[in-house]
Amino acid sequence: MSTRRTELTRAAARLFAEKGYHGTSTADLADALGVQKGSLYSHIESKADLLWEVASEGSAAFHAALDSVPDEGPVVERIRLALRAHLRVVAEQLDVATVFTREWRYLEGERRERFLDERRRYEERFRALFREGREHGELRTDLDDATATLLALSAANWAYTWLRAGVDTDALADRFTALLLDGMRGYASR
Amino acid sequence: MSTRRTELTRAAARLFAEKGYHGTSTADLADALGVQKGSLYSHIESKADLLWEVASEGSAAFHAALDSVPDEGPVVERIRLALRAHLRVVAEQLDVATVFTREWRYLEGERRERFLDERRRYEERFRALFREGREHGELRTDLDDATATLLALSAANWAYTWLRAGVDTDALADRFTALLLDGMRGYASR
DNA sequence: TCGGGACGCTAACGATCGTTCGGAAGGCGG
DNA sequence: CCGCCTTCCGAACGATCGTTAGCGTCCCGA
Repeated sequence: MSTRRTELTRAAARLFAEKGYHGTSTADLADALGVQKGSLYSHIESKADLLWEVASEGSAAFHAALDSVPDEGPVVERIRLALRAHLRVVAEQLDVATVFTREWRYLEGERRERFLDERRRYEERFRALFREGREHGELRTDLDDATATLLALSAANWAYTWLRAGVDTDALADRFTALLLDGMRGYASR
Repeated sequence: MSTRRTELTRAAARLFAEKGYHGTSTADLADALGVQKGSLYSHIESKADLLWEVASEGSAAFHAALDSVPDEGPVVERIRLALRAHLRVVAEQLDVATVFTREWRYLEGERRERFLDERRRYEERFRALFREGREHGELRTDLDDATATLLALSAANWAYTWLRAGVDTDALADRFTALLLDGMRGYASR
């Protein structure tokens, strides 16, 4: 993809994250490139293309990050790595992560469905970790893994609102993991 | 406040939650009332007024819910009640909660600042619970209460994306609390 | 040296945006 | 019955929306 086209996508990610998809006009996008708004259409067919592209980039980045987590080994460790992977993507590609998490819903038609498939698949990959942990006895056998997944994904999905570049996301993910595993009470109950 | 004016606010909450603030036109709002868009201006001075009103309603609802949590007693119990209170507001006033959590950022000027003050104060009230729990020894003394607060607030703030009316939010909040307190491993570590 | 593709310009399109205005119903208290 | 208040209408405002069109300009490979 040509340089100019890439610049446009980057500007779109930044502006969509900052002002929202509907809050960003083609004039805003053109200004970011120092160009007239009509000139954008040498590169795209519509503004919606840019949203689709950035959202897809987010899907790809999060799935790729999860791919780096091994299929084998202690589940507890893999959960830690999955959280690390997710938070790293959020911090390093904050704009893309924001569009992936918040602005995707302005996708329309078949693209919206395709995006939702990817998003559901991503959450399913998380859920599988917690289920496996319960089934293999690494996590408590009476664990409500649906709730546990929800809690972990909430932390992951909310991160774009407060995470900023430069934070040590590995340490952060490890703190989340420690809390999720052992709780705040710190000793066994019931 | 007159009936008609209240209807308008309710329609605004619903549409802003469904299509976003910038994705909702004054024509959409007028349609919801079965009226011409010019007629809206018998009730409001601008579309931004409606956003401010719904966002403020959210602030009031969440703060009021927290007010029902006692100042005394076991912190662990109060955390449970605080989560219950929050999730109840989300489920019972999903539109308002959505605007409070996602659409507020399109507020402008002094209103934006005032909203942010309320939002920060709300989070601070949560944070105080976890800090107190650590200081009083109800939670482990080496607890990272900033991270613990972040985890709890993530669960609370993300809820609007998946919670639907009719769910037993008390039971849900209790499951979250149990997980936060004792973790998924279910026995003491270190 | 020529041809073509990449890129941007100016100008304009119809549609829709949020908002304003003057006037007209209808109900209700005096 | 009068006069006010609330509510809405119909029409229009200027601004901005996303998009299209035709036409230059530049560079690069043939």
